[in-house]
Amino acid sequence: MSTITVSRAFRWPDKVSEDLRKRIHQAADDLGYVRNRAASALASNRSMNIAVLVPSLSNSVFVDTVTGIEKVFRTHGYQMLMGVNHYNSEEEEALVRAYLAFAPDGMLVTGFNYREATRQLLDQAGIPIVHMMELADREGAYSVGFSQEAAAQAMTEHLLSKGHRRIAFVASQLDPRTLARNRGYRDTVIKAGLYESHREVLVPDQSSVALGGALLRRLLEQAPDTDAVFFCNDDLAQGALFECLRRGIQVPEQLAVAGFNDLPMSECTVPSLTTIATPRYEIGVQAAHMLLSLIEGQTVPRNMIDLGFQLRARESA
Amino acid sequence: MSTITVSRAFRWPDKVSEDLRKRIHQAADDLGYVRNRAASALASNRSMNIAVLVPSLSNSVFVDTVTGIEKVFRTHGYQMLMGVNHYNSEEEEALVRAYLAFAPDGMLVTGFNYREATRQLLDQAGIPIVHMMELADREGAYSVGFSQEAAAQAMTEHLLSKGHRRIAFVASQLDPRTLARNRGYRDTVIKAGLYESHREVLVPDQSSVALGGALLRRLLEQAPDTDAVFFCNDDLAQGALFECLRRGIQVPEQLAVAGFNDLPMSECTVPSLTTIATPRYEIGVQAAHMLLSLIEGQTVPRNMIDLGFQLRARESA
DNA sequence: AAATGCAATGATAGCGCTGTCATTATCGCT
DNA sequence: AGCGATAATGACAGCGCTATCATTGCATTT
Repeated sequence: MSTITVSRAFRWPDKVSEDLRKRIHQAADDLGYVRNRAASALASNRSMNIAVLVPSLSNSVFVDTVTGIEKVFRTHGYQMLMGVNHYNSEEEEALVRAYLAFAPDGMLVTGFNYREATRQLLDQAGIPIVHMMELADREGAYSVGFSQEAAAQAMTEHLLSKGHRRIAFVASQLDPRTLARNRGYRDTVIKAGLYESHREVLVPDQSSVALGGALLRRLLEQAPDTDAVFFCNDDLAQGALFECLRRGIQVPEQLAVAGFNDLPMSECTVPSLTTIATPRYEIGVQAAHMLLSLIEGQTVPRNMIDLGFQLRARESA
Repeated sequence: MSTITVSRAFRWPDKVSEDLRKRIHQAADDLGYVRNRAASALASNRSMNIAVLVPSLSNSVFVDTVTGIEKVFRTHGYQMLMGVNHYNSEEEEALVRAYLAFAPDGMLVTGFNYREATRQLLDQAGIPIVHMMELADREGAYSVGFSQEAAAQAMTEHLLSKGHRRIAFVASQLDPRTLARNRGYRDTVIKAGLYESHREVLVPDQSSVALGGALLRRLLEQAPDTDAVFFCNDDLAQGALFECLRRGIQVPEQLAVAGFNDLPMSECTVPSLTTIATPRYEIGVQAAHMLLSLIEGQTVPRNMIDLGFQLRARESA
């Protein structure tokens, strides 16, 4: 029983006779033997690692995406290495560098807004990269996501259709996806001839429920006659709902409130939150599948997959 | 310039003359060279990986813990491999097996309730293990956390001190920490001569805000005269607050509500939520430090670190 | 000038696997 | 019986690093 046979017994069980295979597994169990991935990676030139870069885990949106990714890769024997860049392109570059040392077979990154140097690192690595969340129909760029702008546009149009005319937009974090939502909002109100710059509140701070309340206060100071607010995410919107409760503002009669993402909680708030349901789990699943295909050298039917979004019209608007 | 010198230039920069070091780094940049961790791990017998096992990431408690862990290990050159076991000891064992193949230098696990077979695997691996969240003052077992029972007891006593006499306990998930909280509650109400079994609602379902509302409904059906509810976590409690809003139940006048964990949002709810603040981030940091010491072969002053908890008395109770 | 110590650099082997090619055993067919 | 095809197993080199020990160069001491 040579070492190579043991290796085969683990990697291609049906290439080894049943008798031998059993004995090998028995022995492995008795000895507590575990295959060493480092050695395996070195010899085979396939690390079976894939690196995943997300901006944050506090934001449960990315937790969902990562869950989808994990599910796919786990069943294919790949190990996911997850890095959090805190919405910071410098940290992102450090992560890419760190993960390249694992010789990943592919990489999944959030968005397209990395530095030029990061792009070069990724290029040099010569491994397939799939982008998540945003879309870009560029030659050689793979992406799975949905149009942030179209989603924001749909929500703004929904608010318009409900008769609101003084619609505000409130955002924090200001990452590229947030800014795309801002554009979707702005384009739509401009087209309707209703754009007023003092109804936009944009701050770079990290999103939180508490911040939602604070930003609503600020908005109502600078634009007290606002009749609807579109928040760039559900966390802020939920904070605003609480602030309304506190101040006795009737939602949606006095002020309509809308969010973005459809967090599980948004269905239970009082009033329930009108929002955009985003296919974040499915993005993870599809991006992982696309990456798998690329790793195996297959060509993929489309290099861009738009998974769309859904407007959830609830009580708050 | 031999290969070993290049290796040294990266690992022990001051063992190489400045001139040579600069040339090496320059060349590495030009060529896009990245050290291969697999080879490094194989040769040095130190993977610089540490495995971290948590039950869930949807629960932001563990996201905080992982953030603390990451922060420590990142600055020490270790890579964190994170696995999610979904509160399932079978999955946990699979994860341990999978991560052992990375030859981690140490492991951080949540709680003590793993299977016997898992324990054997960990033993055989011969690497230091630090347990998080719960405490156990056993020989050779390392843990960083706080007493779940004491915390639940403190909350129950708080509710008693506020004059409540018909105090209910509602929990889902039923992992060992939840059950410990249940014991803390039960012991305290028994001691006060106020235990009534129909005021306990325990379900195995995954926690969520929506479930909190549903469980409150169930509780009020089977024990309508309840005057205070202690939920095993803030998610459930928040759902209950919404349910109260919906049904016009005055909190805390008609019904006091308490949670556990002090999620960021709990400060902003209406009314704000009385809860237990848990040192989850700090648990991550301290557990990581303890593991680092053990990996470096140092002895640690205490094999159990109790980081305590804080009662946050707010409006809801 | 010789001896000593230390810093800087190099040569070599081997970590635990797997790619590749070689060998042996087994079976069905003419 | 002889042949070829296929399945099962093995030998061996080498993946990219680092542990270890050896060597060189140079400053300091006697």
